[in-house]
Amino acid sequence: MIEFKILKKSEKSQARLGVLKTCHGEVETPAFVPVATQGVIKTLTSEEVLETKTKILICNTYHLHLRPGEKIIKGFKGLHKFMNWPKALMTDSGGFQVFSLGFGRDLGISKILKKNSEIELKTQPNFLKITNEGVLFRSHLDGNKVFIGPKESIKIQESLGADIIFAFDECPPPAVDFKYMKKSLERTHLWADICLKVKQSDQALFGIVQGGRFKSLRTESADFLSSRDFDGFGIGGEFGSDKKSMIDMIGWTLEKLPKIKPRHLLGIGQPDDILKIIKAGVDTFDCIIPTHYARRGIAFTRFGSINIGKSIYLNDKNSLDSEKNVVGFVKNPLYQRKNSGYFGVNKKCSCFVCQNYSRSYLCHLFRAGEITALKLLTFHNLWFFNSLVEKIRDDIKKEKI
RNA sequence: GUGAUCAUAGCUUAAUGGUAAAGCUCCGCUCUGUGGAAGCGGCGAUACGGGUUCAAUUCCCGUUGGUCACC
Repeated sequence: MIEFKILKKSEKSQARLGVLKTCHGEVETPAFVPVATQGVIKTLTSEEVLETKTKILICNTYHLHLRPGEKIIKGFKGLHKFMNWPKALMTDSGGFQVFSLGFGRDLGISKILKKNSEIELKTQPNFLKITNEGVLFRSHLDGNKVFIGPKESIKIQESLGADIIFAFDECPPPAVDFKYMKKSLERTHLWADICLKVKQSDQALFGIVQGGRFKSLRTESADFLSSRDFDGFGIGGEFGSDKKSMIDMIGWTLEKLPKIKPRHLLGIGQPDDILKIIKAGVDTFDCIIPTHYARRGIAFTRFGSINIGKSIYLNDKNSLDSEKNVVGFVKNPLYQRKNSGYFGVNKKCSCFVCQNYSRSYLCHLFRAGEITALKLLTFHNLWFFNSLVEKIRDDIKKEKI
């Protein structure tokens, strides 16, 4: 059971200010949704995640089904109790793993295709078999065969007990031709109806729009799903070869979706994407960037990203969020100084990492392979992303965006 | 002291009488519904002094240093 209220609609863009009410608290939208694939934000406890201003997390059906299995979690009456997370939760359906553990692994590609890359597409990836019934996986853990279709996915997600669950979709690799994409889309729509039909819980169910880079298919998909009784919508799949085409594709889709229902963008959220996708009308979005990059030593600041492992930071007594020695993301004009930091964020980061620890110390910890480095960077990055979105909400309220 | 043996990149090891190779480290880069993963690129070496040879890191002699054995 969720309730979504739109508090304000921007005059300047498609951005909306809203509140998503769940049985586990309210989420002010637009909101960032950190990714807790295995029921944890890697390196942090649930208590620590609460301190990052996070109000909602997304976990993964496929991963939790394989380990520890939904029966264990159901024994705790769901994920909230199991992971001691009192706030809202989403679970991703597992459909994306058709891509990321199949085509993605076969071809070594991501869903935003780089320009000039040529990929030879196969009809079926090596590690799984897709039929109208569902997907036969090979577990990435032990190679065992696992079958998940729409019925299975919903059943697992009901056991997991998140507030918001997603329909099982097929996420085809980038650059597939129109014919395959159309066929795949029909399958995703078939599965969407099955998900609606088999769901017995009162969890909110979001349908997922696919259609790849084809406008007619994106539109068709949005129209189809809009005609069904979903509580909200996810936008998935490939997003073209550059940032502009990504925003265009999101635009085609959102235009067709019912305005009163929440829209979640799946898996997108580089810092320089955030303002754009919110202006396009996205209410929530998840992304691994702040947490995954933290574990590679990358910290986000108002002025750009830094790689804390670099030797120049060994002698840097500033906090992470300092203007000095920022070398990453210079290609992105939004990071340049004349804008006084990200989208007008002019206050120094107030997270406890920035208040208490120097870049020098963090650099030492990271180079020494100490796990505390990963933990502190993860905390900072989540705080940074949440603060950024908080600032954007404020700007919508003040009619700046 | 005598004998043996070794000396190649910051580290650990290849190879060859004819362009000195790799792993780790180090320096860059990639990463969007998550492997603390992976990949790409870069810097960087024949201990020192002679000799033989068209050509020596390689063969010979010496020096220095390390290791082992013996007195």
